[in-house]
Amino acid sequence: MRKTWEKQFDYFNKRVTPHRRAIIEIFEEENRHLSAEEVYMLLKKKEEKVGIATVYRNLDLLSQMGLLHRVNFGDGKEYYEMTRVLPGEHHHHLICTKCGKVVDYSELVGEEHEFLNRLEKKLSNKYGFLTQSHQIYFYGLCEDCQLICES
Amino acid sequence: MRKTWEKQFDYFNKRVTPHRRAIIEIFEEENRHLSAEEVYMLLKKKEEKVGIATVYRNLDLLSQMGLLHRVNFGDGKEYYEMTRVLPGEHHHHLICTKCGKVVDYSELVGEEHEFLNRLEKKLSNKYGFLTQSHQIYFYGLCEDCQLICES
DNA sequence: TGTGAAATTGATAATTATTATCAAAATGTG
DNA sequence: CACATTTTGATAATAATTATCAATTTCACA
Repeated sequence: MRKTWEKQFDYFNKRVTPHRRAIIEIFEEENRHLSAEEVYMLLKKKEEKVGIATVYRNLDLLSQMGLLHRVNFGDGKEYYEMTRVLPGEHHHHLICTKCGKVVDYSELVGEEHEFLNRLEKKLSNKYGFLTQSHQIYFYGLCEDCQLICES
Repeated sequence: MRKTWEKQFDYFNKRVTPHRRAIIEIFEEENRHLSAEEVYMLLKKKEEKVGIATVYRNLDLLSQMGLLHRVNFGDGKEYYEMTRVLPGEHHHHLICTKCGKVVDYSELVGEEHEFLNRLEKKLSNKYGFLTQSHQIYFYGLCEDCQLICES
């Protein structure tokens, strides 16, 4: 019962350790973006005795291997989330500039892909840049903060 | 000869100081994203005696006032760049995942606006989120790093 | 199935970017 | 031009992340 992601470890000449398994499991279960500290806490809750340095090291490794995406919401921490290969599961982020809340969205996926493919082709032609992934961040006001501003 | 951005200071009840003037000048002259440390160095080069804390405070203030945009390329620092009101001057970033180089681009702007306006409307309907700005980051390999990978 | 070279880990020190503190200096309104 | 308020500088404090290195674990191969 080899997991589908294990071949990535072979490819990168990395070893499959219980900690690495557990970290991937956390992301599969939580299905949301997590900071290093949050991953560390969730591992502890699972009785997985692990050092914080190992968490940082492995989040970095998993990002380099393409299993995780690193995202940043401007609050001083880095966050990580599962890379989804299915186009329907790819998502982006709405960040409230007032309260800092982050909402995931995955709307307009077909249209988005079409648009981004065209854009990527142009970027490749003009800048010789080979695109592997992209992230879109929207900044604005969430529902709650709009109400507060009006009153 | 009041600068166009000075009315923003009135609106936010903030004072126009020589340091703040100088910081805005730096961004106008350099016309690229800069870290706090870089702004600090450039001010020093201009004989503008200023403390690093003041630089951080003012970069934050100018972002809140909408004169600067805060951007993040995943290297542990925050960067800032001029907010351009003309649609033709709006740009995004290509980040090389190998060498960390960042390339600005401002392609396909008309098409992009059309696409993003539609998207923003949908996000407003579904999540009640009011969009103020957006950023698109492309991750991949720059021209140089593609050559290195092949060899 | 056991062995050993190489990779991984844990504890913690070090580093780096950013924020807080607070007295002194500067701003601009009346 | 005086004064209430804001801004600044020097530096201490904080927070996230990375480096170090000896001990432990993994896995290819015998």
